[in-house]
Amino acid sequence: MDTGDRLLTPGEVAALFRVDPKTVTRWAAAGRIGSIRTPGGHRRFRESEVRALLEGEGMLDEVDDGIANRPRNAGPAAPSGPGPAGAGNMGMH
Amino acid sequence: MDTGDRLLTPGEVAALFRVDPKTVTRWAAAGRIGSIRTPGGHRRFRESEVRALLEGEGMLDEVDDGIANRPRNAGPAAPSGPGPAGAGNMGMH
DNA sequence: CTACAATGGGGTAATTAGGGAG
DNA sequence: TATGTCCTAATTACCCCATTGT
Repeated sequence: MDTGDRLLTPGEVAALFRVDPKTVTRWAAAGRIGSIRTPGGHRRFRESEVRALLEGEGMLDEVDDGIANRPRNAGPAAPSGPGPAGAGNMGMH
Repeated sequence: MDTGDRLLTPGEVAALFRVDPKTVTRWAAAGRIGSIRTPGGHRRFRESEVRALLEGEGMLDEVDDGIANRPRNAGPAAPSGPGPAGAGNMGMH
């Protein structure tokens, strides 16, 4: 089966997710989605990958008794440790 | 077959139902409404599904006359079997 | 080469997610 | 039980303009 040779533009992906084209660019910059760059620097995305993301079928680890890890942070770099971010915060109002 | 690919943001759905966006998030967390997550973690809802819920086509057994003799339990009390899940989705976490 | 739409990059507001308490 | 509100962090949306693509 085709691996999805069809490439989509940021605007197409943005329309599929109902987000801004800039947001799609951020996903690529964060490594959350594969991106192919044109000689000019613009990005192209694989239709198959986008579709998998849309349905969340990227990883089927749905088990009631098993704790599936959150689809958070799929790249090599951790955005920011949710741990010591705000030591002793939380709704203390 | 266009199932209404248009996706709505939590704020839009909340405005349609006249509730807080937080409430819509709870519905999605409870699996009462299908939700698509963006790579960033935000949720998007299908316009068609929201419309069906607004019409009350999700569950039609409210035409009962005995409201007084009906306990506060409507439908399958067991959260394990949401039968009429039209645009079936998967409850993630 | 010029014209127009879209994209990329940076920066700042608005929205959203998640938890806790009423 | 279900819904609305408060707080913090993360994500997203809209502003600018230079460059790319057709």
